Amino acid sequence: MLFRTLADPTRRAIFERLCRQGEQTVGALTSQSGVSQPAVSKHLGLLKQAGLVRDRHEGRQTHYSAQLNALAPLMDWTRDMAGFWESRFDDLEDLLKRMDQ
Amino acid sequence: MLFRTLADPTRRAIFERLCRQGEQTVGALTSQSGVSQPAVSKHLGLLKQAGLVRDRHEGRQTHYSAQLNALAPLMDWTRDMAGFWESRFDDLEDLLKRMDQ
DNA sequence: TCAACCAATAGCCAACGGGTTATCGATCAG
DNA sequence: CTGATCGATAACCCGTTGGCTATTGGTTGA
Repeated sequence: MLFRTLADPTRRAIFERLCRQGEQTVGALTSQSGVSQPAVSKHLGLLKQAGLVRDRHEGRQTHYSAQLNALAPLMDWTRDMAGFWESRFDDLEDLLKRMDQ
Repeated sequence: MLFRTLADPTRRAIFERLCRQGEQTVGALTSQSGVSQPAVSKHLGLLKQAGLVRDRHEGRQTHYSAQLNALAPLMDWTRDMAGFWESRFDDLEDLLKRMDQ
């Protein structure tokens, strides 16, 4: 879900903006996104569904903010992949050691 | 590019398999992918284009292996996002300190 | 109360992406 | 040399997706 959600450039830009500049209204995000307000709302909906953002209603405007801990699975996955790679390297070392005997 | 490339489940599974089990031929990858060989070849092409895999030709078969350092930008991006978040937190702390005086 | 405003939803469309089958080029075995 | 095998490419199909405009539901201010 995370990869898919972050794959779209427009949507990722919105998320990055929320990370860099904190809580923003839909209007503020729209004004710098280059796409229409409904498009932004749709992106925010997907980001929310992925747990990447949180929304807070205040009167007639909605404030969105990045939910950083949602990135944890991403870090875990990357670390896992690196880990697999290294353990395979260890296997190779073991193999070479055994061959050396 | 990385997010987009890793967004598709089939393609990501192929990459994960290469990370876990090291170098594999197209045939071996195909047999466990659930899709046709041309589909696998297409995925491998995209993974290669993203720098995530390397190919090595040996006779009539092609061996693919994960190119782990290609994940660095991903880790960087994640770290950056977390960093922005923390520095905003620092800003808030500064603000509170200044307000406290 | 009513007009204006903000954000979400509905409905539509064009483009893209991932899948397939068919085929081709190259390599190996007999 | 010839037939079989491996993987890449071509051509096509269809579902998904990201964009738009129009509209609706709430909320505010006059």
